[in-house]
Amino acid sequence: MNSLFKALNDETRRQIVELLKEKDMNAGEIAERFNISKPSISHHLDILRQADLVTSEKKGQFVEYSLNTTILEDLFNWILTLKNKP
Amino acid sequence: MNSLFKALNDETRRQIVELLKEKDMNAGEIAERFNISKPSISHHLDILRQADLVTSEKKGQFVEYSLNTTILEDLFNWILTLKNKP
DNA sequence: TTAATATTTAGATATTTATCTAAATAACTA
DNA sequence: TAGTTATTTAGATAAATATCTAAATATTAA
Repeated sequence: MNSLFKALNDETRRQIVELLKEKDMNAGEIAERFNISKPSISHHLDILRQADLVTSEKKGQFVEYSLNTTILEDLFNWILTLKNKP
Repeated sequence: MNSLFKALNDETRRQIVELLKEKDMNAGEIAERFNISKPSISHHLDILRQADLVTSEKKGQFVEYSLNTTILEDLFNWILTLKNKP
């Protein structure tokens, strides 16, 4: 959960997640959407990958990123248990 | 959402939230549960309060903290929309 | 009023993090 | 093969953060 919360604790990364919700994108396409250098975006993608929130696949010259929503199940349940106060 | 993610991006604060899920506690009682100084716990409580995840009420000499789960609704819905990939 | 207890505020410090530029790696194209 | 494009890695830096001790504030009790 630590890496998941860490990944989500950044506005840029949350926006990347929302972009990837719409469709898979390669690193360059993602970087275009932000006023941040490509290396910085690459770093953000790495943190999202560490949290397993995104997966990446090399496609020729490009690296395509996809959202992995299954990992959100844990977070979802964590919140649910909190909402069920005893 | 920023302050909420920030608040949850710390193991100690998440543990405080889980403690308060069980019952309301004052600052001293909360601090007892951790090997961290009282001022540090006070600081964590402040961050949780800024995120509106907890509320505090002075009761005589003590300050009682309660979990506010309504604020989790936003987070809950954010996750839901992500899980509904188009 | 004085002493004790509970909590927060102030100020300092070490660590983490977001960002940058420059360089390295990998893959395509002429 | 040489040049171009896509992406990541390395290294540096400024800002944010978690923690501490010491001091301030507020409340209760003797």
